[in-house]
Amino acid sequence: MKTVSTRRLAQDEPAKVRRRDREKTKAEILQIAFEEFAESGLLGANADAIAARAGITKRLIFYYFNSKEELFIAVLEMAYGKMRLAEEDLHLETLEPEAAIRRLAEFTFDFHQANPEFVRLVAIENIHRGRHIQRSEKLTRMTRPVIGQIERVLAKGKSLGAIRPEIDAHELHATLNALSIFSVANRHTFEAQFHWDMTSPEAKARRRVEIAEVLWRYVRCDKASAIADQ
Amino acid sequence: MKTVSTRRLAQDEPAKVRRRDREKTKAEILQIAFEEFAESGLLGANADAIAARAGITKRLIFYYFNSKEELFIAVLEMAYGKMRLAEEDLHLETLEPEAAIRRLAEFTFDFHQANPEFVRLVAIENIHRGRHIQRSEKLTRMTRPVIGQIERVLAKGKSLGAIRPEIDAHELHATLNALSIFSVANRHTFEAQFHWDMTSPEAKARRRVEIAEVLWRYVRCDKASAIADQ
DNA sequence: CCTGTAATTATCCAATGAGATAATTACAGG
DNA sequence: CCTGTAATTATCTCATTGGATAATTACAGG
Repeated sequence: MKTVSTRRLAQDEPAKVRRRDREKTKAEILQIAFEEFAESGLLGANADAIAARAGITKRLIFYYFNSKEELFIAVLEMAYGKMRLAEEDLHLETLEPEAAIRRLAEFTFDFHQANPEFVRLVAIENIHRGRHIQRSEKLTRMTRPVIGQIERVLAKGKSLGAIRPEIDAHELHATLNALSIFSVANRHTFEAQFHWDMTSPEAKARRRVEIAEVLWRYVRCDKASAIADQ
Repeated sequence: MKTVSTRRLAQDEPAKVRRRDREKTKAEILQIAFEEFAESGLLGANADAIAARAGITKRLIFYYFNSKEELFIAVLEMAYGKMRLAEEDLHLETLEPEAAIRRLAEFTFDFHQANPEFVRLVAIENIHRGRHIQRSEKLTRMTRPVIGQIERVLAKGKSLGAIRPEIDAHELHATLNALSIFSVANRHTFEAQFHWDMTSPEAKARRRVEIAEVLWRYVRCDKASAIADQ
């Protein structure tokens, strides 16, 4: 079982240059740990497997991250950090209310579809009752910039009379995330129950507009909307 | 670690009567296994712990269920079975379209809120890519009766001009379940990010009407609705 | 070149936990 | 009352796996 040459498996560069590079090594461990944790969960993920895939020794993982749990926390921080970065590129301010809402919905849907490992990681962390995300200073401080954007879109929409005044940014965010995450997170039990392929391009495309539609119909004002656009 | 007297811990009845009762023993194992799997996941759940809580020996678990995975499948079957039973009691046929939709939404929400272990179990099964639900004859055959009810509600609503003709029962079911499950399944990461208590009675009550509102606004016809009710 | 430090490795260890073996015991049907 | 069968127990095994110990080696700064 313990093969002699576990090293150098994941290495394709000139082999010389990047040994003894603290930051690069840590980043490599993190990326592979991310994949392993997302695939197998906190218990299921295996330190030996991570080491083997990273082309290093298991000891090195503990050298940098102290314990499996701390490694998991570091992985969570990285994953959430990437999402935050993506959200910053979403410029909703320039759009009209309806376009902004639809763009927000589609962006969120696309992100989750493109990052199922992230969705799985979040599900795993919830199974563990969020005890790691709580323990992380970085994560508890990490506010989600998208909330501010949503608030501004809502404010604008309300002042224009296009969006209902009682809509709350956090509720809207929860609604959207619920719809978007479900398509990835609960894919398997849903498919098994209804013999429904949620991964086909058509199904995804349909769900994508469906979610935008749900969201827009939820926030728009009763009278104005139907006539105002189109 | 291996305590001598693990027996008789969960026993409160007259102690004599119900020993050597195949069905009762199996049912007890199933119930406790359900709780343990929901709490700790497929890997995290421990056969020794289940045995101890059930007041039996670990061997007995394997005697009845062969393996941990088969036990997990049996637990899934039981849990889904209970949900199906609950769904059958939902009589939507007699209600007007809007009332039916709201009742459906609230019933679903209440069910998930009342059965967080079930929601966790489903999340765990999805982490495992639904491989157990697939393997179970019983579960793949088990159609969800609620779909039929939704279809009838939609048909009636459409013929009355209260519900949009393009609404699909499965999409609606997915939308509702996404919203409802999220409030339980993603509670912890959501709360950590927004310092938002989703378990308080007020938050739950608010979310409950919110979800019904989202659903109804999604399915209703553009013109009729705003005037028709109230 | 030389050397101290930090990155990295090789190897070991102790706990855990799923499942197996084989003995024991309750009880239904004769 | 007797006995075969099925329920139940006590005990063992062995693979897995986090984490620990201690040795080794690359390389930056003198």
